[in-house]
Amino acid sequence: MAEITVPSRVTSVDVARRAGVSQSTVSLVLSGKGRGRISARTEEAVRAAAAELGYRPNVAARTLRTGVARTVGLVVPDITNPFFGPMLRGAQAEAMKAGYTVMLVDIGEDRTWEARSVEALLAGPSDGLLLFEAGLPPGETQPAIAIEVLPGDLPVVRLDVESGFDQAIDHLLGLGHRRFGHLAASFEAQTFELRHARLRERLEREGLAAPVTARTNITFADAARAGRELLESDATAFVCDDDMLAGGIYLAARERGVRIPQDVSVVGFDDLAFAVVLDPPLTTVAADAQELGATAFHALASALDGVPPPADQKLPVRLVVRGSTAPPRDA
Amino acid sequence: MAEITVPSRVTSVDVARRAGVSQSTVSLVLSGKGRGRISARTEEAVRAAAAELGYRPNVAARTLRTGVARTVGLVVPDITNPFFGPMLRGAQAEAMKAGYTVMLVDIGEDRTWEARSVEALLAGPSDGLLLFEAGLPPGETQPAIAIEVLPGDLPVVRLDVESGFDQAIDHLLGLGHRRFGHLAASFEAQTFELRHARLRERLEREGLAAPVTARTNITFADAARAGRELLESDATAFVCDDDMLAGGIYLAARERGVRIPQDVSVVGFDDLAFAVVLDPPLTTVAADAQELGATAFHALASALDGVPPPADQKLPVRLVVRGSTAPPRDA
DNA sequence: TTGTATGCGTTATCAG
DNA sequence: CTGATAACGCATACAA
Repeated sequence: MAEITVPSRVTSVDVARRAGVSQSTVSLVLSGKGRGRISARTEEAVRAAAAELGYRPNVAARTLRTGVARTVGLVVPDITNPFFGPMLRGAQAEAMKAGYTVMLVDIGEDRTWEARSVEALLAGPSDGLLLFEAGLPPGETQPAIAIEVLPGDLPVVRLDVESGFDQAIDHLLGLGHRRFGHLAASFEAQTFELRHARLRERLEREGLAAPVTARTNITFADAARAGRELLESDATAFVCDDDMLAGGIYLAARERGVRIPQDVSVVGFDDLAFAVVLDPPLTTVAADAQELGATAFHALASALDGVPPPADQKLPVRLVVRGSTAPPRDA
Repeated sequence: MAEITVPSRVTSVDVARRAGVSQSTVSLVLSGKGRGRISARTEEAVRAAAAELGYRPNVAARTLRTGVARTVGLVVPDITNPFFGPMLRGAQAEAMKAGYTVMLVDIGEDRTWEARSVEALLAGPSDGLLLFEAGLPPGETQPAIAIEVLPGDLPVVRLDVESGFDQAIDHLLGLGHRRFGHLAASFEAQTFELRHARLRERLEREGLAAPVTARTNITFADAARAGRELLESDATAFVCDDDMLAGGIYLAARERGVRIPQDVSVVGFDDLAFAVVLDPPLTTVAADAQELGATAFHALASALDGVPPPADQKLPVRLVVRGSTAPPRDA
């Protein structure tokens, strides 16, 4: 068994010794709870000693003692999707301000709660969870916020996808499109079901045919495959659950010589960074991932403080019209 | 002070009571260290009790006791860059196999953050650090692996950017290009300096003019600005430090009616997912981010086990020729 | 104003 | 084969 040389850490006892006070005094001073109880001289001595020794409190000990880790877990289905980078940043920025640390867990394609990574989180390093497109495993009782799911047991923070889809459909309808396609995520998630339902209903209300639909994983290659299918239909307008899916249509269209937006229009969702560099630039429903992360963190922090967060927070979303939409050829 | 209802956790004492054994026996069984010392009957009873109670060891207590957190920190400069998603996944996947958890910290643009978030990590929740394009703060003595930097104090894992640039330059030279441009990252990092040096030297050796160079942040908008500059030169071949920068050239080229690859050729770096959906698809130096993350984790794990990892690991990289490169017009 | 004592849940050493 | 028991480093009730 190899012996690791652990950088022998400085403890509060060392600081106490150095400052010539007791360990509890050190704790009092450094936690700020000595306000007015500790003499200025002592306080000064303690701080000096701590600084000289390079003291840093042991998180494990503090957590054990207080039962609070000041860490929240952020669970995402696929960190590979560029949506999550900004989302993490939003959550992390707010968390840091509040003295929290965010632990990102990517459960990958493997959506089962058995995923060991989540087990690890549940084991206790985190005070609460931010769950993207997921709920808490049955029986779990941790404070948690669900992101991008329909209201349920947990407080929810989500994008106003209904409005987003409405805006997209209105735009396309306004342009004169009558035959729609939906490039949907095959991923089982409420937000995607919601989007599909919204589109169907809306089309029905307009007296139009149901959308041709293809489902696919959220990767360019798979989306291109699905896009080829869709392009065989006579639909002229395609709504996509995600910008990456829209990218798939671009790929399929290029292959088949179908021109965007002259021959078909396409609308994405999320406004991922690469949307602008597509040719033509993608018309898409812009979602503020950073804001989503920040809001979710705040909800959790609030719950952790004993203040019940709003049960259902909807973040606005807005259609950004760029170059991938135009009137249909036959209009 | 709001009182939080902590989901009263099941401890090993509860399990012991339930199984009718002592707490230490529970620990022995569950840690697997009772191999052959604990009777099968007792072991069974303990496991049953633990399962029924839904026992999960308290990580803070274990960490405090053992001094080992089984967590490593991964520090990246900008999680918003799609390179890091796969890298995190690679590190996390390997970490999980080894019973570790990865804590991702995005230091973002903000320099002051660097101190703060890294502080949080240094405070102890992690056993070691994976540092992308960064070194350890002076005076720090944690086990750490540096990623994408030149060999120095820390063990290093990096992409073979020299070879990558060579491949790109060879390809362009072979196509007949003689006037080069370099769209470089303004971010101060050794890997970027190395790339620039490599290009200069190589061009010099070929008796060609030094590359026109523009430096920019790694965002499409900024890169487009820099791209406009570059397109005013008479260079016909552009090498970029990152695919996102290449995207900036696409944007600038589209604006000015410059055609890729007929008028100018461009080569990216990384092979980010969106490279294939660009029009034309981007010729780029493919780096395996996932592998990079995995390798870095292994190096750290090795260090943590007391066996010194290789001082300098270079991961191969290979040029993927797609549609953005062609002979120059004047060839 | 400061010090003493205690316990958080584990692991690990040692007796029995 | 199993059970006491002692830390790990910190925060805090209480004593001085």
